[in-house]
Amino acid sequence: MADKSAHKARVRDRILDEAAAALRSGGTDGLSVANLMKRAGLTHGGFYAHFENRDDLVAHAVDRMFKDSAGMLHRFLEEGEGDLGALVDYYLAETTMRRVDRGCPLPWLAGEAPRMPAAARARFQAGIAAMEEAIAKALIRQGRAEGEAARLSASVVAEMVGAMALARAYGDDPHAVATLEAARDAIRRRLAS
Amino acid sequence: MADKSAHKARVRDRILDEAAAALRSGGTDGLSVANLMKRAGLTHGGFYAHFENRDDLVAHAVDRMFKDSAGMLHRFLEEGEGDLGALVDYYLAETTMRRVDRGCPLPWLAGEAPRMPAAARARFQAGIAAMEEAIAKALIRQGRAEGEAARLSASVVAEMVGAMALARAYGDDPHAVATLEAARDAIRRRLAS
DNA sequence: TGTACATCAGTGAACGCGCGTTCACTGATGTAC
DNA sequence: TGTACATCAGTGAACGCGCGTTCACTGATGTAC
Repeated sequence: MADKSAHKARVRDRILDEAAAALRSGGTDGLSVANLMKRAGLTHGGFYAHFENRDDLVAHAVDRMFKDSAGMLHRFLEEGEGDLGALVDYYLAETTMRRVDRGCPLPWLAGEAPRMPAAARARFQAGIAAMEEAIAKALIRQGRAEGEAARLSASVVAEMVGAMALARAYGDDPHAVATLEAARDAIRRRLAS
Repeated sequence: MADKSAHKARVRDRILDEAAAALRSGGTDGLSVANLMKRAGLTHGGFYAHFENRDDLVAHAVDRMFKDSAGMLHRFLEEGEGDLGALVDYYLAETTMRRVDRGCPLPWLAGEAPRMPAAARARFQAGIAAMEEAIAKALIRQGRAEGEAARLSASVVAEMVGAMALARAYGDDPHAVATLEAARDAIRRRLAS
């Protein structure tokens, strides 16, 4: 029994990993149950042993994406000295831009959030709030007042998300790299002030 | 003949208007030929008298969206004194956030750009570049150096797009309004420095 | 320990549906004489 | 000016396809005695 349910949890995990990757590169509409299950090495009928329906899957996949990115935040902000500048550099790095199937879901999916199924949308909102709070906390630890930290964090997250979304929209154009650079500079300056 | 082709142009225009609105609120995948034609008061078969195929429509609808938003930019930056602060306030206003079927396409669609059909994507990139250039020009007119103006413009556009996308993702949550406010403040400060 | 039974993850065929696209057609309009 | 013809925007039925979901089934695994 223990073996069986552990196996099931592992398979569900694999499905969610594939779903999170597919969601990033294809958007909410670019993910089909049949395709997803094939990628996970299964047939489509088995899907309903793991999820209620497609909307349920999308909601849990959004959750998974934010959990991945919370790990990244934690690594920069909680461990060691808590280097906000390094986080910004990493978030807006050229290599991050080119990585399609990992990383923060916000630049890929923020624009789609308003039309996500309700459950997924709620998790998405919670994910944004968590990211803004993590950065605000780091700012408070640096000595900023609470209200100021919240405002600065919201502004920084907005610029990071917008810059990455625009850079990816540019693709291979040199504008892409220039956009990332401009945002890194502007944010670093704000954090230093 | 003249009457006939003028009529055709008017109908095509109506289809494009509906397409642009549908694209904003439903994304690239949320637009179906049959639905669109019904909204324009026609049957779906007639679509192919106006466009080669669906991809062709999407490309022209993206163009239309940016033309609408270029008009808005022009109103703030070229007419009268050229008030950048007023543009930012308007772009990031609460009423703009709630308007679903008009305004700048970037917060809705920037995240989807990498998976748009090639023609649409090219027009999208041109639209971003045009917006950044318009703002950079206004900054140069205010006495900024060319390189600085380009970087500041890219940073400002990134934050505006990111803040609006996140605010819309929040929906009715008070975080939405707070995000817009934080971005307006941060941008205004940068423009004043 | 060995056997009979219950459970349930996963299979694969089938469903109804909306999609993009095609096509034979209709009928209003513009042109030629 | 009046008539015969050509054009072409728009109609609506039909197509093949991939989608989400259902369901009868299989067969490996865990449990009871």
